[in-house]
Amino acid sequence: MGDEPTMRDVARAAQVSVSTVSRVINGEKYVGRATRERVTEAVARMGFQPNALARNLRPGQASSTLALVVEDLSNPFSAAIADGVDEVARARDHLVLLGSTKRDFTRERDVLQEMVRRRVDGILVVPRPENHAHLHAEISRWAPMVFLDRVPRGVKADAVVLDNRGGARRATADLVTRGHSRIGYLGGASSVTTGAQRLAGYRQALRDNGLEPDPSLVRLDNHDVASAQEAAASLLAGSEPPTALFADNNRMTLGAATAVHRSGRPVEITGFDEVEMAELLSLPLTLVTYDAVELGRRAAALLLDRIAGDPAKPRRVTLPTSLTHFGSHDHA
Amino acid sequence: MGDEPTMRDVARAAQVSVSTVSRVINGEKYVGRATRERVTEAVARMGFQPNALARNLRPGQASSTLALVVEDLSNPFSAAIADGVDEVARARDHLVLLGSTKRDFTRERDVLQEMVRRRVDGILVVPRPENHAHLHAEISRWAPMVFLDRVPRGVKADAVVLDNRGGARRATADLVTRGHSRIGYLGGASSVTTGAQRLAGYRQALRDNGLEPDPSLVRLDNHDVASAQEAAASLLAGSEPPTALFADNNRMTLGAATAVHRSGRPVEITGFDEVEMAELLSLPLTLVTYDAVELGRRAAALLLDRIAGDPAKPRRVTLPTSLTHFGSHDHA
DNA sequence: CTGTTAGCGCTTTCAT
DNA sequence: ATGAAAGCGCTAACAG
Repeated sequence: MGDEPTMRDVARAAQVSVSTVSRVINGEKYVGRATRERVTEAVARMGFQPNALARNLRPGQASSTLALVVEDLSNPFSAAIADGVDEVARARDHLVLLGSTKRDFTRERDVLQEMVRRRVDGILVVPRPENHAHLHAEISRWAPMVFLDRVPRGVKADAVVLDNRGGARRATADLVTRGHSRIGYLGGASSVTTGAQRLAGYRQALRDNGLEPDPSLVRLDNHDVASAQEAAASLLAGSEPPTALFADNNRMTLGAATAVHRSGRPVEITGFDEVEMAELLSLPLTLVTYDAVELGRRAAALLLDRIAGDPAKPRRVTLPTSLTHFGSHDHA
Repeated sequence: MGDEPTMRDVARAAQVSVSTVSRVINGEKYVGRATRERVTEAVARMGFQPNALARNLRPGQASSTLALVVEDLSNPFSAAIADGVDEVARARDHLVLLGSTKRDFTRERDVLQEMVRRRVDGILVVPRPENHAHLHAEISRWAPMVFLDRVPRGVKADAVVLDNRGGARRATADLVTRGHSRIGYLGGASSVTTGAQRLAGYRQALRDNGLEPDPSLVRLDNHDVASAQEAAASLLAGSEPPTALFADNNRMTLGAATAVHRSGRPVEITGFDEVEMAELLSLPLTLVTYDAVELGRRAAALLLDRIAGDPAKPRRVTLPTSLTHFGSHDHA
């Protein structure tokens, strides 16, 4: 490194002006057959690669880059989103610049700022719950934004979210239908809107079926598998234990499964989120699943439309969930 | 969008020259207290964000961006790598530009080229097996590269890989120790070097223990779970069926588990790669695991050192694997 | 068809 | 301590 050819070098080598090289590179018409060949040859021989940064310097020029800001790639949910985003970005000739927030609001701020400085064409973000409308206004001045999975309160902007409430409602109703009337609820961070929506769906389903939600069956703010397991165990150890458990998310499901497995009791579990190899698990499980890849795809498509100039007013897309049974259930 | 302030605008507003604004932005010394304040105020008021592309135009200036080229983010292995890369990139103030090859060599070429055009500071790539040394030479002229997981044959470059051979050898030996002498082998694409190394380890372990590898027990080129399952089933249906199965990778393990489960026979399975919730599976399983996140971390660290100018000769880092037992094993 | 001429937004001497 | 001016690599009128 240190001797990379520029367009000038190519021009010199091919005995033409830089404009001509530029024309050839960009496949413009009106370039003489012979000249074009001479340039093409020089480009190939010298291994010239045009500097995209210089090109993008010109105002109005797109950088063909989308920013994707997620919590953490170690999370399968984020990874699936990234996969979907990458898929449509690639199909439309864009690359994805990744940024992770590690659940830190300050970092989200910094990452978004860094994205803007690099002049990405648009920004996809799974926002932190505590987000300020102020920040979004600042950022979206520089590039269109689309929110994924969550929408900061009070912010009107494009967003693609899941039908959390509907999914939880349907899953809970399913449990009731199968004869359960005491259904425990294991939830993650109660401050997160998605969790609140799922809890609301659970409650609604109970009421729909004439059951009064029992607060003592609800355990919130379990942040990892271990605490979820503890919470589940304590629920099962109660005097009037639940006969089924609804788990807020992936980690809650895992904790619940372990606790139920150890208890040796036939407690049914229904959980939100995908679980790998669920069909091979030793206990029956019902899952509220959704297509996280599609979440990424739709959001990216929406963003690209905005970038292309779509003037429609902020759009909110809600993706459906579906209910799947794994293992043997007693169809009483 | 359309009215973003430039440094000139800020300069005008603060009644100073652009050079002064530049100095303030970059926190240089020798700027008058009052002047600095005036500029800072203008920057904040106007919401100015410096254009990183313009800054990077100057030769020798780093873009603080690392390219990461993987097969596909839907693959947990790739996602883990990306997570590790992101972690150390962030710690050293870099962002990650993502590119996926979707197992297509042409796409890999294109993506790498696109990365170079954007003048990334360095490139991390999980190369396609059929890679040409030629391409790598071309690319690495523009930016240092580090290979992950696989090393293109005949290319001497930095790489971080797994101890595939050692891991398979140890796992197979473990099976032998537990009394198995007929061990089936389920492999993915035989053209991939990692697979070849694992197969070599399996064979070596057998020989180490005085057993002659039986070719009829080896089934290669199973590209998905379904074909792995079929292959496993056919192995189990043989006249002298194996009492244990060694699975090349994640998908092979899954296929093997399903086949064994259905056969109802007590065939032990040992597989390469992580499997989520393995501890909850209904059958015993032994896994050769490794830290894919660490793979990403190490590779990124190595690359950043190169970028910083580390002149050492190409380095090859091999990460260890470990053997873990899940479920109940008969410790005969 | 092809070359000349201005910049794009910012950094960096070089003066003052 | 601050400004003027040149230039990074490329594109885009505008001439010929």
